[in-house]
Amino acid sequence: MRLSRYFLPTLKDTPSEAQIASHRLMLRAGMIRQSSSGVYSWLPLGLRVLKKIENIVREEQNAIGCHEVLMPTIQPADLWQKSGRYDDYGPEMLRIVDRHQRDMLYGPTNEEQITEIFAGSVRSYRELPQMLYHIQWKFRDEVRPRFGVMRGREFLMKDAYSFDIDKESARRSYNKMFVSYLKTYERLGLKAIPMAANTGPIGGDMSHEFLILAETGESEIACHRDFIEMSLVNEDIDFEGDLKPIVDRFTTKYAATDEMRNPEAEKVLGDDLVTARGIEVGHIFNFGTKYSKPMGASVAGPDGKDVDVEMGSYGIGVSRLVGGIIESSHDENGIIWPDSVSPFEVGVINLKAGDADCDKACDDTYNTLLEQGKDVIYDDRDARAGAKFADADLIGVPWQIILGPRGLKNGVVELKNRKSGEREELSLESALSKISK
RNA sequence: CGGGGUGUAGCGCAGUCUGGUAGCGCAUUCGCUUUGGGAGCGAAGGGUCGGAGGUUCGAAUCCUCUCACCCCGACCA
Repeated sequence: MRLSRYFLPTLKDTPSEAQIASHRLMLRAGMIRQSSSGVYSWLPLGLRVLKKIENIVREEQNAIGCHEVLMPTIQPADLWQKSGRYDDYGPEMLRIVDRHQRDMLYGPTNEEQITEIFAGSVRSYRELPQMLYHIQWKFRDEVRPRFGVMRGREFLMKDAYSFDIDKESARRSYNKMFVSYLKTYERLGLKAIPMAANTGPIGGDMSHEFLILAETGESEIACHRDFIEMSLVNEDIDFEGDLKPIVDRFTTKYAATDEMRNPEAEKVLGDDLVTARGIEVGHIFNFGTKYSKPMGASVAGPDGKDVDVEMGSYGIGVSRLVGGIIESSHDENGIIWPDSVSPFEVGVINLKAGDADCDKACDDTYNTLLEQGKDVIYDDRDARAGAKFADADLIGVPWQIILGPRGLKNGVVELKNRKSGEREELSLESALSKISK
């Protein structure tokens, strides 16, 4: 991508409404613009990151046999009247009346919709278990939206739903999703800790929240010190096998969000107790027949008798993750992306655009990287060096190849690593091979 | 929903108390000089001062109403 032709409206000054790092940086880096309170437009750079996160989430869902669908944002009110939630949900639900005076709503979640689809299509236990998900925009009319995309009213969520014939099977689906979530967050470069949670308005008997630690997190959490180091990295997981040992490993030690904290358990932990603030980036529920019963989602069991299916739902806040990742990874100059979600892998910075030799060297480098299949941003703008360096750091270009007349005269380029801040002068060939590692 | 705050050029702000030609920095456009970590000089463009009423010879400034946005708290991916 040539920066001179790209749409990247970066800001030198911080807009006054942005108080936390991720919100400030997303505005300054030209990732988003606010439309109204809690509602944002995604500009090219922000959208690139959003899509990268979305794709990782998608791959991990597909990997456990969860099938993607796409349900509408607008739902009919009678669906929700059937489940009894139309009145329960309150003013957080955005209600709409269409031209025929039918009551509609902008979906805050999709349990009713998916249950109806399932109920109309599946008749036998032989077709179970089944898991479906979609990645779709939601709207919840929050009392107080804040922190940019971290608590917007409109947000992108991956929500999955499981259908099983009995509790034991439902538990297996839950475990599958649980472990899949741990893997998903690791791929996103995040340390997410599962914590027992209240089931809230969605209901059910078992629920976990996944939180990442960050100073600006909205809830105060406490957990065993071991969670900080726990990881699934390099573990080859058989999702068709018994996942209970892994789930146990991540659930037996103490970890609780503020409303679930237990002072006695914390006392026992002593020095092993860590308290911090956390951002909720996922929430999974097992809620049995809460929706299947009222909405008639039953199947014939082995004995021919109808059984209400056991259900669960599993959410990941995709747009929130963009903010969450920035909260946990930035410095005073800008964003430091985990490799997996970085909008660009490498940048080429032309220090003297307009200089024939320098332009040629930069163009060649740019083309070579493109041929290698890299996501590359080429700063070919006619701007001063300082402005280019500042923008590259602001938007978090992980590797920056800096070419100027001075270095070219000596046959070297400068290679900068955004994360470590290291800079070194070396030949273009060495720089390219270092990046490819 | 309770409490607090802010709306003035694209962005950041001053001016409001004490009414009298709407300003500063950055950005933008043009010219010259510069060019390796957000350049210098000169010139230019850009505003219904959030909106509606009112007071006044005269309102960004005073009064009334209203809208939007932000922050703290209670609720949530």
